[in-house]
Amino acid sequence: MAKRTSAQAAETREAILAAARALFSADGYATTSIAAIVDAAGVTKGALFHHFDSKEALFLQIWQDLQLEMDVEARAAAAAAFSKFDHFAAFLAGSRVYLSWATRPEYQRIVLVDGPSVLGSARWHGLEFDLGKRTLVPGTKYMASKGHFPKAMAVPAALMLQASLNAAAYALAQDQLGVTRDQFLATFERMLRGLSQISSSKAG
Amino acid sequence: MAKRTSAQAAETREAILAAARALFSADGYATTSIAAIVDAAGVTKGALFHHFDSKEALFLQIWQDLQLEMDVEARAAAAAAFSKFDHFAAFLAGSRVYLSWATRPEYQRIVLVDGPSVLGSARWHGLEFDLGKRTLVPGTKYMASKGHFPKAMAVPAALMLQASLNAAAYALAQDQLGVTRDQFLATFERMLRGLSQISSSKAG
DNA sequence: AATTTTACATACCATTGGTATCATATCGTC
DNA sequence: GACGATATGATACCAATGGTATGTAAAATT
Repeated sequence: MAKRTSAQAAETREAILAAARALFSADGYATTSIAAIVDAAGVTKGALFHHFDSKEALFLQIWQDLQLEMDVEARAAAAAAFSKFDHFAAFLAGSRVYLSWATRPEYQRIVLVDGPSVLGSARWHGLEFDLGKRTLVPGTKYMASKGHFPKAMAVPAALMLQASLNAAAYALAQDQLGVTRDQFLATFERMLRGLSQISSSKAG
Repeated sequence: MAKRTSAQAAETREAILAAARALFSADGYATTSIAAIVDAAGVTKGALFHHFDSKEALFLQIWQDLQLEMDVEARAAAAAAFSKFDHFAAFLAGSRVYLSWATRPEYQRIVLVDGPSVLGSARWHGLEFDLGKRTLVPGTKYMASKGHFPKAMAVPAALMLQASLNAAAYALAQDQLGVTRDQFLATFERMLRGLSQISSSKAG
């Protein structure tokens, strides 16, 4: 039990993160106790509070990890689609990846459901919008610059589209509406194209 | 201190609801203790747990009260607008009222932020969609029946539009984006009309 | 080699939501 | 109008929780 090297400290830290991530995802933040986390990770409370200032700080770290993983994948998909110089295709490709992430129980529970209440609504929306600013807003800004809609709508449109995907993800995860993923995506695309006043071009 | 009539019991109940509502709104569910509630209400824990099964049940009651109050007002606005037999106007009028409610700190914190995490995501979205089913979905179904968009999009469209309004409300409440209410409403209307493939008619 | 810092372990604490119990006033029934 | 049942609510208590205080030994730094 004499693990004291910095490498093994990192290992401890990772064990805590993995255990907490699984428990937060399965049971939610509020009903997951510190004791349950350290038990699952095979460490003690001392170790946890050494690596993280508080339960909330631990949650925030996991939240950011998840966002980063999703962001990397969404960017890659959008970049691949943009290789054909089609901004709509890139936008939709990124959105599709985001929707698939937002449907995963882990991402949904931690990032979307518990996030706002644990981190505070203001902080959560700040972080969410920072994400949108790097992903969706460039797309809407480009469309606006091409005259598809007024520039003043670039930011609100991105925000509302992002929220639409989140809502679709909730509904899909629960599957209590009888609406399929393809139907949501079709509606989303129609909203986007309708917003842009472009009669249906060749959709991806 | 000898209040024991059923009328005064109702008074006690209302005092608890009012105190809890104010505290949940100001501090959030998690950080508001039962002790703080009963102190503010001028009653004891015995009274609170007599009238409500649990802290969560108390929260749920307040949640439903707020939804009901909002629903009444939104319906009235939509009905008034529909007197001119304009479904779009009715839809937009109801949406405007909803947006104004969703911007209030009390509604936003209790219904939108803490709701999903306290009541559980599944329950919350179930209740939210029940609301949408009585308000937004009839509107989108009507539009679909008129051929504005495929019928299969009526439900997903309503869901996504509702989520768009929620997101707009968050952003407006925080005011950290520089987007005005009118800009959000204009974008929302454009999304709705774009979805419906109707080139801008005379908007309200 | 001396000292400081890192990395944990253990014992403890105040607060929390919730329960058990008790007291008393009101209400229906006769 | 007596009386048991019930509604109302006050008090004492409990287990669990997040977090802290403190201790300790290994590693890093000087």
